[in-house]
Amino acid sequence: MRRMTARPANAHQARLLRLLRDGGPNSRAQLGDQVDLSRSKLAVEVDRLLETRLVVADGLAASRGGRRSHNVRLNPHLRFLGVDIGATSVDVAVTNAELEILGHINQPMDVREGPVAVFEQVLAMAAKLKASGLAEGFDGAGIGVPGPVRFPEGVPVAPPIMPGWDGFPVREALSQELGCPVMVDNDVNLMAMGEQHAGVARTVADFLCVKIGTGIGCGIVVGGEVYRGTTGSAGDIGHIQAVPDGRPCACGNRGCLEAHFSGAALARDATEAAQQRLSAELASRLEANGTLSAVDVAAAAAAGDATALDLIREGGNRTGQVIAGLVSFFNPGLVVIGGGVTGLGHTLLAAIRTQVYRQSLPLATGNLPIVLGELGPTAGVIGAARLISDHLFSPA
Amino acid sequence: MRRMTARPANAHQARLLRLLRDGGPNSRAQLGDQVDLSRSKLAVEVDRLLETRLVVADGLAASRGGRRSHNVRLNPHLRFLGVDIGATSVDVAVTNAELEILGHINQPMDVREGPVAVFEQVLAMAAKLKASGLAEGFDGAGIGVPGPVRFPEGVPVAPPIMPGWDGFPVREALSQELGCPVMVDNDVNLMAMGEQHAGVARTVADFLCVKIGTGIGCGIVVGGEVYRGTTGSAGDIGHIQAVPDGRPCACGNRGCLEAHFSGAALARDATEAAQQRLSAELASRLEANGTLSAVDVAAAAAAGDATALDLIREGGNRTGQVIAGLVSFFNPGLVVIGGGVTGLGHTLLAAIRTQVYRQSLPLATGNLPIVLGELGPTAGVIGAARLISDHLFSPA
DNA sequence: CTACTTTTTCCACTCACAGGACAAAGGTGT
DNA sequence: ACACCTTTGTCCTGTGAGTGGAAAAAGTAG
Repeated sequence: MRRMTARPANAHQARLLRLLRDGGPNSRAQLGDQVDLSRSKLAVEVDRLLETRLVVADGLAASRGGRRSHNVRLNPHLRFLGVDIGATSVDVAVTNAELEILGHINQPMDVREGPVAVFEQVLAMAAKLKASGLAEGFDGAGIGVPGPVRFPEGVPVAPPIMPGWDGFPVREALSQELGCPVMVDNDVNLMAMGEQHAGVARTVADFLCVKIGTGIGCGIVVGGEVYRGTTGSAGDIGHIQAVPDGRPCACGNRGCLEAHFSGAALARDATEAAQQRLSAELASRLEANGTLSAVDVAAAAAAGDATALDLIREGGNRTGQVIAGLVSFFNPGLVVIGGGVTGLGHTLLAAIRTQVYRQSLPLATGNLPIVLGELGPTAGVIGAARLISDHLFSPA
Repeated sequence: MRRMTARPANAHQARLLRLLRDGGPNSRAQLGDQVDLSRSKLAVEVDRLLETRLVVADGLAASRGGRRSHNVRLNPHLRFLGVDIGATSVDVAVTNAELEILGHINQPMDVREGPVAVFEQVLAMAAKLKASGLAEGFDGAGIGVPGPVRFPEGVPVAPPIMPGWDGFPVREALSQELGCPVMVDNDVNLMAMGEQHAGVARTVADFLCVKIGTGIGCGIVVGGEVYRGTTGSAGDIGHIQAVPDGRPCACGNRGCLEAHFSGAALARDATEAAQQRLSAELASRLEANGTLSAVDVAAAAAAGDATALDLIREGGNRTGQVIAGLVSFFNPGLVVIGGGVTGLGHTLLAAIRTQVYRQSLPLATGNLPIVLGELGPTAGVIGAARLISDHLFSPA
């Protein structure tokens, strides 16, 4: 099949496409209930969308008491590629136009090998998904990278953990390779968009999405839109000082949140504890694998290991302190915790909640849910698909 | 004169009114250069505005080489009332529709006397301005209060320093008394709007405005619009923990920024230092007045008093630490420092800058100006006038 | 005074859209 | 099976917003 290249011709069409994306197949009448257009106007626009083949007929709709209506839906052959590049692994997924995941691959990887090597791997993964019959090509792709991005151009800027990526034209290069439109954003922002689209944040306009993985970042959503800041580095909370004169951090300062709690810090602390024989559980795991990661700490904690639990609680407290400050400042309607360390589960969440509810003022915390992300590792790729679909489903 | 009650009939008219507000008298042709409307359409809308008397003719425009054009301007009889209620004083000002201050009164006051007493005083001040011939009535009023506000209703909610104001229908009551539309907001947000309209933030879309007065708050502007948070308490940074296990704060926690640095904290620390004879300068001032305030500390510092300078520097460091975190999180294009303690001037600013530039990442601080507000005590009332004019100059 | 600019007014034309009339297609009750 | 109601889809005309060209009006420059 030749790929779709059509785009909505006006704001009405864009609106309809998004409704079909978020609400699945719909009859013209149902669409009419949502858009405040006259029936005639609506019919014209739907017909034009059918002509472009972005939208296709989809059988009869359920009866609402009178003449039955014919459903329309987004073309089921449309395919989006969602790519979530982490520090140590990549997720690549294929979705349909309704952003349902049709196939998903995760592979270990090292961003530090540079953009060329990484994208070679990503393209191979995409090819594998194609080969398995899920897609014949892609109509758009969203890419998440673990660092700040100059959003309009789709170019990473001065990413601390990705030497070699600074200024690399990710958007242009991938658009060339894939032969489709591409949008690039920070991985944390994509996670926020994912949870907003299909996760816990569906109904909230203003929220924070804290991702604790190898590093720590925070997606900021204002009025339903991701806020990226003046230079695209908004949400970079990993280097906020959490402990005065604390641990030295790679950034040159001391006491950064990331230096005290993150996937990397947790692995280091756990290894230390194991070597000092503070925890039999961790020590035996260290011997077995040669190294420890956040997963081991989670397992040890689940087995009731006191040292592991302490590590999690301590980290949660630090994180909670920082989040408490952000809550006072930003007054969000929801805080989502996600990323690799969500495996630490309720222990972590409880520690964070305790700090936030204790330190922030009642008016800000009164009705503030603090919850774990619902989508786990798929949040990023769903967010990526959402990013490109928002772009494509907007007036040209 | 009867007050204007007309409102713009559509978005074009609203746009034109704001252009005339921000740019002063303009010819039709100049307006046409700014709005992307056909000449005919523009002429129609301007004529309708002239009919409503919101806009009036204003002589010939400067020649641009051909036929000279007739200027139009906002009706010079329009009057807005700007009220900025602080913890210990009120500012009341009258502006024209271009938000130029025509008269301004400041009086000491105590918010804790409750809304009825305070508004009695405010109305008396407004009457005084009227009596001096500056206004025959008001076409709108903006009110700033030192606490969180449920913005759509114009009602303070759970304001810590304003017992007795919780739930008081400020907007409705004043609208009744003044006989004109009223909008209510947090005083810090108004300061931000003031600096945005006529001060240092004229060209910046995303910025923070930190007000250090009796308490500490922060106005947040996102994409040119004030962000108020889910419950209207966004920017409430006074109770972010600045010092672990620090001074006890009125809010029940310890180490809040406000407990360590604010007008109140500074006065207390200065008094302590004077009593302990650490500073001759402060001691003599304490003897002379019986009490010390931020103004005394500023004067002592200006005279070279080491203790006063230390107090300022220490406070600036604490504030700078908190701001550094906010800068990492929010990635603003500008940070404005304002409020009562701006009298502390460059010593304070230097301390804040040092902390922010040291603690935040280069990408966020690279091109980040941190400056004192330009408008001083008029920022609040200008912001108040701006608030109500934004409301009135929007489609009905 | 002439040539050129700029501004303003006038007018015909396009276009988006609303909303009513009507037809089509289904349910519901007798 | 039939009449009647409801919902849905289509057609068509009216309306108001807005565009853009032509020409008049009112200047400036030489």
